[in-house]
Amino acid sequence: MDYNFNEIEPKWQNYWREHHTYRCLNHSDKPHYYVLDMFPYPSGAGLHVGHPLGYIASDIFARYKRLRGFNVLHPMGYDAYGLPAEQYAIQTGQHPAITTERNIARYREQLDKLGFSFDWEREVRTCDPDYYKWTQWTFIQLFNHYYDKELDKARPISELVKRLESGSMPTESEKPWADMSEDERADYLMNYRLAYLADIPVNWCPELGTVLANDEVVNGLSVRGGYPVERKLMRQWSLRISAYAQRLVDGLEEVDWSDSLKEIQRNWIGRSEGAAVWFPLDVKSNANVLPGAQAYISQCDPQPVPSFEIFTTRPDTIFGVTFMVLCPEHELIDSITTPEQRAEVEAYVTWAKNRSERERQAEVKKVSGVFTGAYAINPLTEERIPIWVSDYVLAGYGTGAIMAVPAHDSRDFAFARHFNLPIRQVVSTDPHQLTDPATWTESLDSKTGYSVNSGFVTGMKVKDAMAAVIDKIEEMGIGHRTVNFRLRDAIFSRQRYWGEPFPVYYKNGRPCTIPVECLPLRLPEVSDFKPTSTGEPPLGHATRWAWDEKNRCVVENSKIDGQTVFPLELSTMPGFAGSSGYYLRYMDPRNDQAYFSPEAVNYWQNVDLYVGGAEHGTGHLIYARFWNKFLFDMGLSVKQEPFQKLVNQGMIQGRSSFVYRSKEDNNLFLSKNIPGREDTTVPIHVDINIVNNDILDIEKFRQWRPEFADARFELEDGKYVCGWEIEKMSKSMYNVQNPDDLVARYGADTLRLYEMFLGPVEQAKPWDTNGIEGVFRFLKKFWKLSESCTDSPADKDQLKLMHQTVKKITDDIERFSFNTSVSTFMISVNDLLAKGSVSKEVMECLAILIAPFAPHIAEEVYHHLGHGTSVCDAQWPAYDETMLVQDTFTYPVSFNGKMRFTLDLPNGISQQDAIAAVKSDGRSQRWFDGKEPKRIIFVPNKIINIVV
RNA sequence: GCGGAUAUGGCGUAAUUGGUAGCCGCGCCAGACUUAGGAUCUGGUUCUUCACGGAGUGGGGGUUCGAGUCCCCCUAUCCGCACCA
Repeated sequence: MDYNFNEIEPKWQNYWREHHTYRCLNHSDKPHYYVLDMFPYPSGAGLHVGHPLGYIASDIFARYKRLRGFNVLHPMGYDAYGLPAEQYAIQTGQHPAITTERNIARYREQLDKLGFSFDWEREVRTCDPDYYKWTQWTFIQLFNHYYDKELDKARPISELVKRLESGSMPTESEKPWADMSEDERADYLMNYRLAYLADIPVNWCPELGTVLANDEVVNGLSVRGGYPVERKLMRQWSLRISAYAQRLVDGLEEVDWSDSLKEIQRNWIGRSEGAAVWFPLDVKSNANVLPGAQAYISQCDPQPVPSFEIFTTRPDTIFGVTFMVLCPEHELIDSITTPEQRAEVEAYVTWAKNRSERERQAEVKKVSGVFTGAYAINPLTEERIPIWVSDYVLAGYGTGAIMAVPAHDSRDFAFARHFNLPIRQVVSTDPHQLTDPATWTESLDSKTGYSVNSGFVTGMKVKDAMAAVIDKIEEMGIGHRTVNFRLRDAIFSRQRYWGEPFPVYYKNGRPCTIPVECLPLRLPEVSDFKPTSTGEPPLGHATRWAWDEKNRCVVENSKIDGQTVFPLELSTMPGFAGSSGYYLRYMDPRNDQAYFSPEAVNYWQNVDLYVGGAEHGTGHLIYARFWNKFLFDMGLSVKQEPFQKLVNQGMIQGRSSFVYRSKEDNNLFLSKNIPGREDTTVPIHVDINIVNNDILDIEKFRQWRPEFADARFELEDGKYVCGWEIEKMSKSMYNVQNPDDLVARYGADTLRLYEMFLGPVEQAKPWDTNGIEGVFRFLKKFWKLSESCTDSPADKDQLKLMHQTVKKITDDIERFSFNTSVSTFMISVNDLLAKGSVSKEVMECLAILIAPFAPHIAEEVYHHLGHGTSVCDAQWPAYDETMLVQDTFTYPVSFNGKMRFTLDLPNGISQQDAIAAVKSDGRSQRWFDGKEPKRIIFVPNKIINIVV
């Protein structure tokens, strides 16, 4: 009988469904293992071959772990909130819930065809009220907690209030807690809450009508849609993720992730050590502006002399400071600018503030700035230093003010050159050979070398000078060691419809959270998905969108009276809200009393293996780690890190095919290798589905589009050969490979094996179906082998091969090297086929080994061997080490490192015997020539080398 | 600019981690069986050479009896960050 995958695959998929084969329980005597895929956003385009790559890899591992006797949690769900469904709704009026539902159904159908071992009873959807109830719940917890820096963990905000009330903790502002009004206290606490409302500069995207997080903006354009993004001051919800910056860096030490991804996260968090230093203003020249400056200074640090704070990672270069720079947003500018400079400064500040993010980033190389007319004093040299304003200093980092050392910082160098400011060298790799900085073409930024012209640190190594300067400024009381992070708080509001509503209402303008017992706060129906005419987010269209505090329910917003009925928040949460804790919800997805039960989380702990794309390195993977750490602080999650091991599957690129149309004759197409083709034709993208092994199906091409109906061809060897190129997978290039077509043609098992055979899972690679036939052929051979099964016991050769295969496959899976596993299967099956027949016991072993990779055929073969149960319940075969040992080993024998001949020697032979055997071999005489060898190297089971 | 990764036949890749480079598959060549083949099977296939032989893992140097693998310097490609002081 032929290998009929069309019959086998649906049959076993039904079997699994009916028998709940993949149902997973939260209790078992077996050890537990949690394998997770990054859940997909169900887009309208359906799955392409890139999606399943990671799913297949994780499915192989999940199935393998199960066969190894683990209780495996392997769930799947949908990240169902998001912009595309909403954009589609705006264009068509179709409710996002309907399109999302439809897309999910399509995804599910496609996923089912691939034979995954997901426990669908645990499915979650972020847009499901039973799910987003807990997203909202977590938000309320974030709102009600602050970060205690001493204990280094989140604590209830009520604890903070208690400490403030008792006076055991003074407020950080000049006003004591007791003297504050209720509003002042609320504002004060808002500075501590982990979810807080603040006026912050945000990435505003007019086209999408929403703000975006930093990781959702690339080069000043939105990731979704590529629309321009502006900088704008808005009142927004944010998550105080920066409070966790240090722990997010430290946690990377504990996890088993690729070095490159860890590095991406470290760069994004951007920890840098340095010093905060207060530079006093030059009181004499600034006498007229002192009152304003004084007010600013009192906020920073009470200093006897008016001064302002800067941050530097190079305190050792403080002797080389020749000017200071403030960012255009700096609060001090207004009060220190001299009357002569005021007009110029104000013009510059206005210009800088109105510049779009895109312009600013595009013109990074252009130097701009303006002198304030004010001076600061270098606290170590007591020199008078001019204070400038420039947009190369960023408001969001450090204190928005820097000490400029043009000799040793390339940006300061460019600024100094542009405005003709002095440059003073204070670091040199060779202190005895100083050159005039005026002749330099670039600054010396390197941290290797010695301090020069630097007072008491002159002659020290840079590293020592850094420490010495910090010690000095700490001693003088004008600064201290400090750490700065690049990581900003995450903006959590989106002015969109299709997202989780905030469980927040506004009482006299002050935000209050709705009681947790009233969750979920359901997303209301709206008449229009666009912003309102007054510029409110789409929720402004909802008629039923006000909170009745007394009756604890949502009511018509016409009833807002400011007494018991209050307006609800109109923004919704961003995409990463729902995806930040879904892995925990899978542990206990139907629990309506809690996010997840303590029993469930204590059993599963955290995700053992997480598979997904590296593009989430600075988004989801940071937010989820933050979310988990917060829940850890609350005593809910039990591990600091959510994802123990992480594998990033490589991107699958498209492989576009081309036909070559003659420039003269629009109906004439030349095959790729026809001489002169390059100059006389233009390449045209052609649908990859009508090309096989780069050979064009001419008939299908003529039918493909009306304009090609009369196409004529110039062939080579009777075939039309297409050209190809690696491009992004995209509809417009006709290179999107849809897995359903391949499943229909070759079956899911072939597709699964082939996607793995393509190369290492982690590696990016072009999709190319040219080799799929080979894998299909292999499965047909595997099928044929199973039919040649006999009852006679396996001979020694077969047993040896079996044990070798078990060992190799086991090792390959453990190292996540699935491409080599497929090769191993091919070799074993070829060997066994060559022997003519195979014993039942060996065949059964092979069926179990291949079950993670090709589950359908494995089930069928296992069933044919007389088993009444699923191969999923089988036991992974063990291998016998003694069976792997060969009787003899073929040693390469080399003389002076040059391979000369091979010698079969018994295994476990001693060094003396081996050498004696080599010496007595006739071929050795040629090199020994009667002499004693200088040195003999014998490595058991490896090599014999003789130096003569 | 900073950080990370990668580089092996015509192509995708492999190499027990320092031990005969090129496993497995695609493609190609030859043959068998076929009315036929985009089916199946067998053999061959790094380059060069009629052959003996020689060369060979992006380039150059080094360590070693021995290097695709370790070290140093280049080059190219990909990815991440990018005025982060």
